[in-house]
Amino acid sequence: MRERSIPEATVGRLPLYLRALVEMAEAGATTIRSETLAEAAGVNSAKVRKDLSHLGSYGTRGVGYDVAYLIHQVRRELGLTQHWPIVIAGVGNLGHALANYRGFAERGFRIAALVDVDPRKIGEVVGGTTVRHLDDLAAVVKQNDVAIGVICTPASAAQEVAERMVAAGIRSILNFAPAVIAVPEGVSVRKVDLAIELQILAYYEQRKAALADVKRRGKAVADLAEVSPP
Amino acid sequence: MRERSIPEATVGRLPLYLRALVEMAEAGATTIRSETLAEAAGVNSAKVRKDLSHLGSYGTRGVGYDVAYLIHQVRRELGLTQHWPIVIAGVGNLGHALANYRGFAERGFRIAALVDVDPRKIGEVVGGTTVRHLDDLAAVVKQNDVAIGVICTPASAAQEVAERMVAAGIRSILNFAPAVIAVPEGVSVRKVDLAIELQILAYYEQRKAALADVKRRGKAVADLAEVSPP
DNA sequence: CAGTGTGAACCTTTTCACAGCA
DNA sequence: TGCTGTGAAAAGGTTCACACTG
Repeated sequence: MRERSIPEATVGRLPLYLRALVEMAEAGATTIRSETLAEAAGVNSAKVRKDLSHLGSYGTRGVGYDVAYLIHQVRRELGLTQHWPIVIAGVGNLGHALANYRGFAERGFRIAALVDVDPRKIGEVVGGTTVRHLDDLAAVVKQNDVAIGVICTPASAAQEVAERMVAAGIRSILNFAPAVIAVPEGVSVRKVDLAIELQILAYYEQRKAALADVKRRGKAVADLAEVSPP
Repeated sequence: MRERSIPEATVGRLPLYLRALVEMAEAGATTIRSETLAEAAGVNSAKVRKDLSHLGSYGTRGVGYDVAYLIHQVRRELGLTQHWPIVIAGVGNLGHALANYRGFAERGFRIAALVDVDPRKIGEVVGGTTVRHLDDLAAVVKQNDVAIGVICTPASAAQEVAERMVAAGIRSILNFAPAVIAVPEGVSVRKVDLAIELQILAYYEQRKAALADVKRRGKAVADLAEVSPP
């Protein structure tokens, strides 16, 4: 293949493959089959092969993929050969957790700054970074060439923070606040909502309970089947 | 419609609609058009109508949807008319953040227990709940009829904790550990990986940078277009 | 001959566009 | 008239199955 613009679904899985590949490499593997990689990433092998074929033909028929080379290719495709300075806005519980999360640094994301508006938090050192005032955002972004912002504020502040980030030159935002934020064309937003994930689980859980109920009573089960999310 | 088993994609958006609807209700709205709800949820109106049609015909042509009634229907469909006791395993930074997150309680999720293996953490009170030993998991699950477990441990412990949860009778797991966990048939798992979200953003950010680069040099741009994630 | 790479079939999701109802 | 509800079309994603190759 080797085309511009990889399918969105594939992009979403590349980091998964990358993590699995790095683990394999650390375990000493030099070569890997699509089947093995699939298992480690929690998908099926056809998907792995199709996904990887979008990056190019990096496998060897009858053998598999060279682990180190594939890691390099996936990193390059994802843009992880460079380092990404990020800014976290909102140093509450979640902001704290993210600031201390070692997984970011391991993957090339450096926390350039933490910002908040609470005067009690400013000056505090969290995860090795001193908390600054939100007003310093523009300066920090310019100085460190920050392209990615993370919003960990309450929902009520999310839109304003997003606007400030965009004004400061940030073009990619990861939003943990339980709110929809509006941004101009050209700015990417991804959101993670912890409560939403639980609600989705609750739906399937409830259906499982209903199914068990029906089974117990010996009613027709056909139309309640397939209750688990794939 | 009103069929058993709503499409997965729709289930994923219902909590989004619910949040928007609750906000609308709090703001005093009694009726809402698909267009308005769509905007508040960050999707388009056709999607809203199709999604809601899976629950039944709860709208009024020419008018819209009754906010209070629709909230009730969405809640019922998601299984949020009942309360869900949950258990959080791993009281590190993220576990702390989740234990203190008010959004859970607001949506009917009650933290029945926090468990960890670190003796220094056991007995500590976090977000109003005392941390207990992982060994107490089965007892806690039985006693509180817990159906949902949340894993906030390091990746290395995730699989073991998942197995213990399943053994204790938990059938739905929300996994924050950066690891793929294997569970038996019938157990649902959803995962949230903070670092993966950033990597996906990095991909699109990198592509935007590449596009800007090409533009600056006046090269053909066509095959690099459509760089933003939808 | 084991395992990749990929057309083709299949399934899911999104979008369109408009009939039909309050 | 204004908006829902929904078939039909289009797009996107997954799975199958096998030709091909190191």
